[in-house]
Amino acid sequence: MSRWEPDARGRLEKAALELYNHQGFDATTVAEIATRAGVTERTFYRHFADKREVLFPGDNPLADILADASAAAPVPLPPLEVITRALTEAAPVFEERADLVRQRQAVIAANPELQERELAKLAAFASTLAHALRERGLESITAALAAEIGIAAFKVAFERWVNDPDRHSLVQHIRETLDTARHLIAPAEHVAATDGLSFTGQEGVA
Amino acid sequence: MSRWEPDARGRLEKAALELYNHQGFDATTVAEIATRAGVTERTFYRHFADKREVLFPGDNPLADILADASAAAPVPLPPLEVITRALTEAAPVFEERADLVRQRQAVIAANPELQERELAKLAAFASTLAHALRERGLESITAALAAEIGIAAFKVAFERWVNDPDRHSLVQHIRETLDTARHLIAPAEHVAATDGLSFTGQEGVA
DNA sequence: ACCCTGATGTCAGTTCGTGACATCACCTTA
DNA sequence: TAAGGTGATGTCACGAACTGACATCAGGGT
Repeated sequence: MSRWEPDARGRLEKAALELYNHQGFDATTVAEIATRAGVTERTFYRHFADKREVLFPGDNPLADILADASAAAPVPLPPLEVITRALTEAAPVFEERADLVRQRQAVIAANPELQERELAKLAAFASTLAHALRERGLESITAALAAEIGIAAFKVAFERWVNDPDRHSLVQHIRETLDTARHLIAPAEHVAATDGLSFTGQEGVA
Repeated sequence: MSRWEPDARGRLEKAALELYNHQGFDATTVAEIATRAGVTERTFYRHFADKREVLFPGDNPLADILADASAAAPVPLPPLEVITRALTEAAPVFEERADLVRQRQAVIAANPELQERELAKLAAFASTLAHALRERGLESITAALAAEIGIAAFKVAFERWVNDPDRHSLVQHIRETLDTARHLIAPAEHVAATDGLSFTGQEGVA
């Protein structure tokens, strides 16, 4: 027989989510979480770097999925299409655990510190994407920009999906959001050219 | 005669930047900062919410500039052009204090906690921009997306500017980055349509 | 002269997060 | 099967981040 119950990490994640949900992130101490999970506070910190990290699973395969999908996309595909595919392949990770994800988002939405951490995670994904695009031969700055724009679109799509009363799929929201992005940028050339208040002299496309 | 030296806040900002720079953010305690500024630790917390916030000035006029510029832009201008103008008007805030800004970026670059906080500030700007675009009558999701893309572009442009050995202007970097963004997104329609590995059946524009 | 206000100081306390060392079921290996 | 190594956990001590409550006192108004 084991000296301890197995899966301390899983128990900690569950306990934390429950407590954060029930009494709020601030009002929950790490000691409480640990006790509820049947371990000591010190053990919590052996599994998670800090009180926030417990909401952001470490076994998250997202980065790998994004990187692999980007690497696997056909060569002639333009950057934004590569990203579209990467995000589309990553979407199931969320859709398969929709309930859990929405519960977690509710906690995050209620706390600025957690929102900060989430932004950091998204920035890390952008970094991963940028790296993958560079591997495809894309120039460094173009890669970084494409990745940032892709993640920006994902943020909007994800937020729509989480709060969508009609429960449309995340993939659909991603597709629609990226289409919106295309419409946003496309008309810029000729409209800018007719702008009488030009102040840089170069609003048009180079 | 005053009971205390004036501008405790300014002294705290200066002391913090110097110490963070010299010995690192982690190795600096709030007590040290306070002592160097000639006040007590408690006073530090009366001026700044936490140890990180001291690097992100509260009198930052950026949000107002972005909002005002967005509101003032001519009505027929498409969203991304509005954002281009807003960012262009905000640029001098950085350019006028280039040395200070670069010094602060060096500190931030060396510490993940500070990077998190910076991302949060940028997200707040995106929020401000989105609100301003909605005020212009833009549909909510389009506004949010345009704002996120604008801030994404700003992030890339700002990073280029901070590290630019040629010291080109931030405005120029912003313009170039947004042009890159246009090229990135524009060609998507017809290329996607020729993609033989279509897997959603809807990669083209709706 | 009196009182009010606002910025600061003082102090006690909670919680976060970390280093150092102890324990002990389980596994390996001879 | 006995010896020893390993890894996950517990125990303890502590510094540093924040917070609430109350005290102080120059300056400004009445």
